[in-house]
Amino acid sequence: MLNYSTSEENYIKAIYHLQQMDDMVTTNELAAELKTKPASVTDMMKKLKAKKLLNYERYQGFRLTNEGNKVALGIIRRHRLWEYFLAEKLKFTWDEVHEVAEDLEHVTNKKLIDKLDEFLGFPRVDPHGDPIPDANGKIEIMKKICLTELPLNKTAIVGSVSDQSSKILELLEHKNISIGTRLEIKKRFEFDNSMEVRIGRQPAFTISKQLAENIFVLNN
Amino acid sequence: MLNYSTSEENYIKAIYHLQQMDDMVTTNELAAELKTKPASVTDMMKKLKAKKLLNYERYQGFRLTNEGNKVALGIIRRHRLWEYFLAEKLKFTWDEVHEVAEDLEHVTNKKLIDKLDEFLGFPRVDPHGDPIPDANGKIEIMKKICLTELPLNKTAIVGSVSDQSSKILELLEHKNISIGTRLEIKKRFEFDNSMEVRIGRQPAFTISKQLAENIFVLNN
DNA sequence: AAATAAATTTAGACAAAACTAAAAAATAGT
DNA sequence: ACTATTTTTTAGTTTTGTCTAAATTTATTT
Repeated sequence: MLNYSTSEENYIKAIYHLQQMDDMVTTNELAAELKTKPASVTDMMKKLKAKKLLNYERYQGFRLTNEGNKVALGIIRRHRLWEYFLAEKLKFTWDEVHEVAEDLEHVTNKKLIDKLDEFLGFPRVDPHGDPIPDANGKIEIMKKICLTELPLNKTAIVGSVSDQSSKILELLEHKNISIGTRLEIKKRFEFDNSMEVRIGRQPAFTISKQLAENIFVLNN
Repeated sequence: MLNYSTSEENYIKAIYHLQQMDDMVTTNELAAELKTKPASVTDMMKKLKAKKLLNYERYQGFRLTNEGNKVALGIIRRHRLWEYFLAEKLKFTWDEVHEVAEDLEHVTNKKLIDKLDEFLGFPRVDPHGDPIPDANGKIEIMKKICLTELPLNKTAIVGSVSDQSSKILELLEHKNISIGTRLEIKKRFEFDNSMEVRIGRQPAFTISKQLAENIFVLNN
């Protein structure tokens, strides 16, 4: 695996993200995303095409090649592992981690990242609930479903919370639920739609219908 | 505190290190240290002079200004904290940490570094026994003395081991002594010059004269 | 389908950081 | 004191990544 400059990596990552929405990425879109000028984008597209990371014919937009996607997943792996580290170990809040990880992600030392992964206990999702690619670049495609739709006895990872008020956060903290928590539903009660939830091997506890409706879990 | 490019930082750090030996640093010395050409050094010296980090008159060599020294200490703080992290948390060996820290040190985010420092428990020395500047850029000037010369009941930090053979390392590991370990001498026996050593509040244990002669501690 | 607008690319310039080759200053040797 | 040598600097290029302004292609509208 070759090495790419910080600038090249930022382009590759931005293209990867834009591809998730539209399948063809345009010059203007990318310029806006990277806060740069369309002319600069065209210059870089030529370079990335020459390095076979990109399929690109002029005026036609572009997509990453398989190789380009692999490189993107490597960058995203580094970014999300650092985000996890910052939140979990250094106690940054979830809204602060992205900016710092933007810099750390460009340190490309495979041993560093694999040892960091191990130190962190091979986390599956970052503090925003986005999945972390593994050492081989495999990423779990997970769809988010509401906790109310999770089948009984099927473990899932908390991916996001729709309401971001301090009231819900206080409750979640009390119940020891945060993004990345792996849990399962042990029982549902039809009377009030409350449910018994279990985290790992700890004793199960109850959460209300209202709370469950605001929790989304990742399903693979 | 302004921000400097990776290249500028590498020059500043190299000048700082060379200044410890000679007090005037020359163009050729610096070019050799950075594996670059003298002409490139001259170019950069002009730039750093313009930024008031350097005292420099042409053909006269150069020294960092007070401001330049402050910047250097910031870089060294980052470098050594990352080295400590890599060795202590990620289980890199002491000879692997330098290279990786060379990259990590250029991520200049004060909050990141201060939180890392806290997470690591405010270590005083890196895995090579070199002191780590604090958040204000203060560095403890410590001189290394042989463990045989450490006064009784005075704690000191292990800074280096003169013999690097696997035999001594095996013994040190068994006694739970490594670089950075804080210890004190509780008693010396004149008969064989062996001594009783204590680490923290653990029970004291004995080390031989031969071992003590190869251990150097930092004294402030 | 021609005219206009929008998006994209080209051409040329610039800044940072490096290099080579040549010139200038300092040091050393006789 | 005058060469010769070493060190340092200058001048001119190169590469990477950016930019502006102009040209070109594609898309839209009437």
